Amino acid sequence: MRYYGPHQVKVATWNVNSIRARLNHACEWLGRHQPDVLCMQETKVVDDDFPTDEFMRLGYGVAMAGQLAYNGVAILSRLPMKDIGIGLAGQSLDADKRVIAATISGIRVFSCYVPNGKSVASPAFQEKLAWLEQLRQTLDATVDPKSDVLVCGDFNIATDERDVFAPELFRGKTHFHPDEHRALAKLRAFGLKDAFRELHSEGGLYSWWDYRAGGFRKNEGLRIDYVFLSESLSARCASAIMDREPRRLDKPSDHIPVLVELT
DNA sequence: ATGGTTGTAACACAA
Repeated sequence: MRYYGPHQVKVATWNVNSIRARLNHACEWLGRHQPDVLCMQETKVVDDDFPTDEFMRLGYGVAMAGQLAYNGVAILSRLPMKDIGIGLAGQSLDADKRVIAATISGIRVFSCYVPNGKSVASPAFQEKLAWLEQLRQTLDATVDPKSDVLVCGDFNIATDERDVFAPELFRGKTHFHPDEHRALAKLRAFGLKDAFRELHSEGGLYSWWDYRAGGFRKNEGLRIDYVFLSESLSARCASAIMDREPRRLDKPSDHIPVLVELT
């Protein structure tokens, strides 16, 4: 005999730029889209002050790894989470809180906040490249590329010209530099597909717009937030959207959610 | 406009 259980899963990622400042936006968005899982980045809060109760009232379990003022990642899930882990392979406990992982419905889910990199000449740029290399090593050490793996978050890298409002302006700079493209390609060579790109080939669709200079109004943005899927999951991906609605609200995050449906 | 805005936290820094 055979048994096939229900395993449709909706997974989203959103850099909320402070979960306390964005609590209402996040709760409204969860109610509207009913994702099973929401990965968040830049929660900007220590674990004791995370608004855990508000999400639990909505039926979500909460796994978080935060720090004072900066960074911070979390996974909300209304399906059970197990084997929660934080940080990258070989990282010390006091490293920036930029990655948290959990296994949900047999899927190993990583919520990632890749370092911004500041400017190409800055040491932070090399640290960004090294961080991506360590993320690849973490995947190699902890998961099988033939299994169900979902790596999502704010990668602070636009993949190609379609993902940058002014490629000629950004080329060679942070977020659109060949070294970043090589680092991201090495990560993806683990066996990860860009869920949104698999289903949408047009340019000009962005996940982030600068708060300054009317970036959103002019659609001067970047696509830097991704859901990457291993082969087995990519085959199950029925939809992938980037929801611009939350960016229109009062006091929005500068990023919008990316949402995938796995059937 | 080597500017512009936002969040946190402390009177700057990161994005």
